[in-house]
Formats: sequence, C-alpha cells, structure tokens
Amino acid sequence: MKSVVTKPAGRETRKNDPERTREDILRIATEEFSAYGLSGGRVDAIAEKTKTSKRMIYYYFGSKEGLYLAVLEKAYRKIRSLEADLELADMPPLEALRTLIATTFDHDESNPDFVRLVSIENIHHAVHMKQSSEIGVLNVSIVKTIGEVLERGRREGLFRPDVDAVDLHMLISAFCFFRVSNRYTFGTIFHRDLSEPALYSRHKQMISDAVVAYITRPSES
Amino acid sequence: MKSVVTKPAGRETRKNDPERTREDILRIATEEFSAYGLSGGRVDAIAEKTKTSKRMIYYYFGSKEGLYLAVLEKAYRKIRSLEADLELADMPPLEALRTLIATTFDHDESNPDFVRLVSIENIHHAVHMKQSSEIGVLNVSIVKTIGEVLERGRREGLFRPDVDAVDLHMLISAFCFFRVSNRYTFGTIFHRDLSEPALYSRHKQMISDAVVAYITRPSES
DNA sequence: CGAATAATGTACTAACTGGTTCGTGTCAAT
DNA sequence: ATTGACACGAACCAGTTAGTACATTATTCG
Repeated sequence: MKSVVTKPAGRETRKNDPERTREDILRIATEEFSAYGLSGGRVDAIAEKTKTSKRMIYYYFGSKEGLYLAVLEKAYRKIRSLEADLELADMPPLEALRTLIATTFDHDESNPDFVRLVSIENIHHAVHMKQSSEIGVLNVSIVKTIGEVLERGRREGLFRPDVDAVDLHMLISAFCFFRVSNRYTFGTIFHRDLSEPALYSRHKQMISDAVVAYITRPSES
Repeated sequence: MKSVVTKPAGRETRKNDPERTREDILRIATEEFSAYGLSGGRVDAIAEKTKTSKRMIYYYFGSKEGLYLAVLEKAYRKIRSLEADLELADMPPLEALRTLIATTFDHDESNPDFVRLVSIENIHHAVHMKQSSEIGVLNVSIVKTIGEVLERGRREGLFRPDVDAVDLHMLISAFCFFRVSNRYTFGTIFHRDLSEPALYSRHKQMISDAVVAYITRPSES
C-alpha cells in the first residue's frame, strides 16, 4: 500500500499516477488474458483499453510474460488471503468441513477469471507459476487447516481415518473448479446452463453431501 | 514419398496418399494444439513436423480453425465410441456405477490430449464445438446409461432418489478431469506429482468411494 | 493412351505483433 | 530554479504468421 495521495482535494493537476496506471493495466490485462489466454491475449488490445499506452506496459512489466505473471500473482494473492480468513478451528469438524466446501464453491463461482487463468496456466505446464517466487512459496495454509479438521474429526470418531488432507482438498476443488472451468463445453453437450441459480444451489448441496458422506463412512474395500 | 501401401479392401483405391496425409496432419496438429492451444499452436510448426507441407493443411482443412475443429471432432469421436462400448445394463447397479467411474477415470488419465483440448475449447467459450454439426449432435448416450443405472438402483432401494443423471456424471467427470487438467498447477502448489502410480490408485479408489457413499446414503438436509 | 482431376511443392506476401527508440512532461529535493 | 530520476506517449521496427499464387506431378477413367 502507498501513503496518502499527495493532493487529496482542490487541485487535481496530478498527471503522474504510477499506482493507478499499474493497477489499470493489471485490471485490463486480467480480463484480456482470462478471455483469450496468454498467446491469444494481445498487448496492443490491452494497451488500447487502458487509459495509458503500450509503452507503459513495458515500462512497468518488462514483457508480455512479465505482465501475465503479474496478473497471475495478483489472482493467487487474492485467493490466499481468502483461505487465510477461514476460521475453522473453532467449529465442530463437520460444520468446519461444510463451511470449507461452501467457501470453495462460492469462490470459484464468483471468480471465473481466476479459474480461467489457472486453466491457462495448466496449458502452459505451470511454467510461469514455477518461475514466480511469490506463488512458488504459496504457503498452503489450507492444507494445514484441512489437516487439523480431519484430525479432530478422526479423534471424535466421526471421520474415516485414511483420508489425506491434500486428496480431500482436491476432491472438493475439482468439482467446484470444473463447474466453472468446463461450463461451456459441458453446457453445450448437455444443453444445460451451468450458471443457472437453481443448479448453483443443487450442486453446492451435492458436493457438500458427497464429501460428507465419503468422509463419515468407514473405509470399505 | 509414395510407398506402395495397398489397402486390404479391393474397393479402396490408393491415390497419391490423401488419407495418410490427412491423418498425418491431424495427428501432428493434435499434439501441437494440445500442447500450445489454438492461438499458441503454429501452423508452420505443424507443417514442419508433418511429412507434407503447409499447402496441404490448407488444401484439406481450409484454415487454422478448420484444422483445429477437425482435431476436436476426432477427439470427441473417440470418447463417444468408448462410452457407447460400456455395457452396464447387465450389471448390478452398484457394480455398474463403479465400472463407469473406473472407466471415466482411466479414460482421462490415458488421454491427456483430449483433456487439454477440452480445456482449450472452454477458454474459447466452446464456440468451435457449437459450430460443429458433428459434436453438436453428440448423442450423449452416457446420460441415458447413467439414468438407467440410477433408476435400477432406486428401485432396489439402494440409491437415494433425488440424484440427477447429468449431475452425477458431472460429479464423476469433474474429479477425473481435474486430476489431469490441473495436474501442473496443483502439483506445483502442493509439491505432489499427480502422475505417480501410488496416487493413481488412491485417487481412483477415492472418487469411487465418494460417489458410492453419496449415492447410497439417504437424502439429508 | 490421354484428358481431366486430384494431390502436392515452392516461393511468396500482407498483416500482425511483441518490443523499442526517442523525445516530452512531472515530481521532489536540493 | 535547477536537476535528475521517474512517468509517459507516438511512431516505428523487425520478426513472425496465417494464408496464397502458381507450377508440377500423380491418379483415375473414358
């Protein structure tokens, strides 16, 4: 964060506004890359939609890939803070689990840009992500949190004992993510609009029920 | 260049070798698009890896998008035939369900190209898929099959009554698909190689157990 | 055979696209 | 007020890329 703007009121001669320019570029770039991919996104198109010029993109981000990486990092920063805000430690295990699922579901649902960027990054074998010092160190607090919930549930004899935290996170994420990432092909094939509110509730209920049913059932062969 | 590969059937006439050329282009193009996306894939790169020239690509497929569409259609043709081969009608409902899940799981696992193409098509809002008369009419036999299994399970009092066939298909697909489509980002973040054999078995078991647990449990609030 | 047609190769281009050059304006601290 | 670093813009450039014109060979069939 930056300190208060130098001239808050009265004169607004301020022409140089680096922070705003940067944010502006980043916002537009997120839209562009999320819509067309890394190769499909055009620097010129971003420059045009921006209040500033192409020169500035290279001034601040060095290259197209640099810009893309910045977009990606921003997207991940957002989700990380969201996960950190989860306070599941005080809830009973089952309630904690349901809260986690609902949160994940809602996050993906309301952040299609993030979902698309992750899809795009997977097309590229996550090479940019690996390059990023920031994302690379992504302290995956969520796994620790899930691990603790699982442990408590186990101790209370509610949860089956053979579930790995990362696996469970994947089970939950997969459904929430897929619903958004594959919205178009799935919707086209099955003639179903996956953004309908009715489906939203039903699917949210379904993934929650499925995970709970799985986790509370004794292991079977 | 022109090997004397005589087709077994008498009616088949061996021309220059259009069929082989077409197939060759299609095969290489699948690799290219699946690796770099539609915008990222280069026609020149495809032409070079092919036994033939760029001229032929345009001769047979008209345009880059035409080629991409042909690649997509071929990929879907393959999965459709696979789904059709499933013979779940004779199995007990639970066994049928587990077979279906295992098949879906294995399909995605061993067809990463298909998974990637679908991801790419979703980036493009499935516009090509919608254009395609072939894919558009994709007779989604799988839904009918699932519906019948569900119906039988319900009648036998094994399955909960409130599950929609398409929803269930999504629940299953999501996990199988995600495992492959998000292999790279997920693997990078959680330092886990999702192509390891140990994980393969564990995940296959997990999705199967989860779906079964869900479907065999009475509805809850 | 020989004409018609299908298949193929070479060389090219027009447009696009990421990135740069060079010059101007702004700000804050001397 | 001068200075030097920072912020900004328009035009430009060089490499790339999808797509083509034209010539040539192969195959089919009367």
